[in-house]
Amino acid sequence: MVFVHLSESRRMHTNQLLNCIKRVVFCTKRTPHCTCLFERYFTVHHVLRSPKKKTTSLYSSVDSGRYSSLVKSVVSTRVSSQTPESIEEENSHFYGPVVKSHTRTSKVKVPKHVHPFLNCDDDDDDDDGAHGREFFGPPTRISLQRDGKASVPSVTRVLQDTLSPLQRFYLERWKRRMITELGEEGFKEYTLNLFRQGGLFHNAVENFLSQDATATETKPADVIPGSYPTEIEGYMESIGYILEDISGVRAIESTVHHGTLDYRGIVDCVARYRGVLCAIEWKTSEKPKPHLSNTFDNPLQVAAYAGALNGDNNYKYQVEKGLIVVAYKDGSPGHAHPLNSTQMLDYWERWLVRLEEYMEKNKSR
DNA sequence: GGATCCTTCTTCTTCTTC
Repeated sequence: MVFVHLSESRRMHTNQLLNCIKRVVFCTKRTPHCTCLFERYFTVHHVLRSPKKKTTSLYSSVDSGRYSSLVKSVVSTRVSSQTPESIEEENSHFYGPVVKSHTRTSKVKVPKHVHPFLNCDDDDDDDDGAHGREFFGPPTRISLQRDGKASVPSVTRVLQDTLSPLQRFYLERWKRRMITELGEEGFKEYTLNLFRQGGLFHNAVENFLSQDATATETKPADVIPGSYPTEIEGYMESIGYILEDISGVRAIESTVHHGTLDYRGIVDCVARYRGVLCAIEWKTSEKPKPHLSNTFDNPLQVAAYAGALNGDNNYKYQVEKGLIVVAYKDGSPGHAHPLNSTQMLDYWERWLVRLEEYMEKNKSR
């Protein structure tokens, strides 16, 4: 909750005051600091904006040089100031490094010694991750065993069930807006259509890579216009230039199961991207996703699959890197987001937190 | 035959004026 002293706030423009409040609300986890931060913003604003003060201001002792960057960001309406990064930066200016909240850390302990990526050296690009073993033969395709082991959590279920409250909020808001626009039935149809297109796209990529894998290891085939269902032609065109960099396909739509952590999933693809062995996820998207940060939990998904594959006896090689490929329906160039070993480890750790959280929530079931 | 499994997607601050 934010309290604003109205007699003081009257001199502020409404939108600037709101800006300050929004910044404070954004940092919900550090209430005392935020309150203090708000006071600082408030103070700084007054130092700057007090109209030709003739009287001694209560704030005259403020070191305005020290707060100049804050002043700029608060007063300027052109600065995109309300990003988590800028807030972090400004906070650390005042308070030093932020001690991260541990609220998402569950009490159920996943063994931390389980290290999924053995070679975390980024200079090993000449090694394909298979530790010297070259790969021959058709790609692995282990279909999901419907063995009735419903208790084994899947990657998507874990990620879905452990979305943060903020993620849930935005998703719910988006859903409400879509239903308002399309109606309940329209929204259902829209969602089904998205899933159908995603499924068709995956099948098309799968077929493409299967042919490619049997054809040659080194020379990729071309995406041939007109050879796919109309509704996914654009998606295929979109990733055509990325597929040219894919070679040495080792697994396609194959089930992975982590023997120790006991979770499973289906990895889209394991192949070399520009010579580096990666766990690959193909994604369709309506919105452009030019940055890795636009892909939400996709990197966790990739790290979870790679970690599972490395902990699965059915696969005799290790995967230490990842790739997320985003395709667009209008055929505009897709985006390839490679994940190096360091990023993979980082996302693996985040995945473990989510897995722990899931196990904690479901341990009584 | 029916039910279930794993996926397929969806979010990212948000306003007004030039």
